[in-house]
Amino acid sequence: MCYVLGVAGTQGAPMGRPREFDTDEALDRAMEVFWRQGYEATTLGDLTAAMNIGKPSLYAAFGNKEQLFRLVLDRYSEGPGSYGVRAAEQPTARQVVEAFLKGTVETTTQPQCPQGCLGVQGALAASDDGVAVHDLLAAWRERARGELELRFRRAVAEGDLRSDADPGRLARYVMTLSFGLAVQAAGGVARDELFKVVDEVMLSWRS
Amino acid sequence: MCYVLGVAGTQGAPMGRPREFDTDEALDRAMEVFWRQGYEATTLGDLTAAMNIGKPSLYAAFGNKEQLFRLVLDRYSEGPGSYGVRAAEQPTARQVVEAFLKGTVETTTQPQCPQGCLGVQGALAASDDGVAVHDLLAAWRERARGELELRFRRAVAEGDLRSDADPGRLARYVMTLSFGLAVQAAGGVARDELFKVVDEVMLSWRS
DNA sequence: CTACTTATGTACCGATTGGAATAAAAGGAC
DNA sequence: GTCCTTTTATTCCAATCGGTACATAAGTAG
Repeated sequence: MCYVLGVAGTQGAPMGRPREFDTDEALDRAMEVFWRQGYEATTLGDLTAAMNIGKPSLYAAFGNKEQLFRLVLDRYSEGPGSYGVRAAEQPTARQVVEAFLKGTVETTTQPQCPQGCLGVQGALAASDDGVAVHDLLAAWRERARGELELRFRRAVAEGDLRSDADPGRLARYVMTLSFGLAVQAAGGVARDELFKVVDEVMLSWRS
Repeated sequence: MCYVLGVAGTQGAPMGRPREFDTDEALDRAMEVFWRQGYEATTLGDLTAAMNIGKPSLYAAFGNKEQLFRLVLDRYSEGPGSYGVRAAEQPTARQVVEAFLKGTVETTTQPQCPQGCLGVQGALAASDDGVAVHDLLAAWRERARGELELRFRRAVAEGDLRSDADPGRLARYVMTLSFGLAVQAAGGVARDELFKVVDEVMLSWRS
């Protein structure tokens, strides 16, 4: 129905003039800008300059600024933000937590990417123009917490988390740490400083 | 030297036409807007409308948008953000941590104020226009961490924190939690959910 | 070839941006 | 009363905002 990513027709090349840029690469460029500047502080000029396309091409391929951000967020989830699902694959709750927090530090302090987390700093505060994206990111963060809670429920069932543990509360505790690490990374705190926080957490982890 | 807040002259009323608005009240109005929308997403029109003054009055009294933000941040530190120094007055490190985190939750979920923390969401991401404020807030956050570290050093000296504890690392751990709580508050997470996180922290606190 | 479809660059839209110029207004000093 | 200082509201500024109209270019379908 909606070939927003330039999917070809039923056979061979699509009709009309072919797109002169790669949509995925353009999304990566847009991601870098939104990630570094946030949604509202990013202008269409910033985007078209980074993506190296004109405004009509941007609107034809991605809709508008807000829809572009949604596509960027999806791509972020499957790219830089994918450490969460990988961490959940660890065998025990303790290993999940350590992998998740270390993944947070690594991703939010990657030298070749903006510091911090797109899902946190993309629109933490917003005017009326940005409230839709603000709410989108709040839901994105809560979704991550929910999946971590599910993983902790499994850990209780599997016995590597005490039966009196509260998976929901533990998940919120770990997400609190992850968001806090992202805030400090956005402020330029060094990677090894943040890894020390993870060490402290694991020392006090009661499992 | 700089009577930015309308301080009177050496005796009696200052010369010239008297200011028709209260600067502190105007700063409170500006604080609410910056707090809710962030620095870059806030326009001069938003500010003058909330402060109920004209643009020339704003510039005459506060300089420009960035200087106004600096004054607002100072006022925030002495107002809503003052729970930090109060928490540091608690007798033991454990009580300091609990008071600090509970103060964070209370302040960032105050119903009559914007949700979250001005020092976190004021400019977590920024374009070139906002990088000065971004750096200002990063320094503001690091300063808070430094003061918490000092308090933990005192706790080690006083014996209510183990002598092998790392005050710097502990301070960063607690600040990580505070920032993470602020992020979730900004996203609309309910106050009691965040208090549960504080409970979890205090259960695992090793002192 | 012609017809059709899609993407592109240029130019443009009204609205808004942060900020300044200007003159009138409101007070004290004398 | 006349000066002088400061604040005020109105007006204006060039630049930029997100978004669009339009003509042209580049491809497929027949």
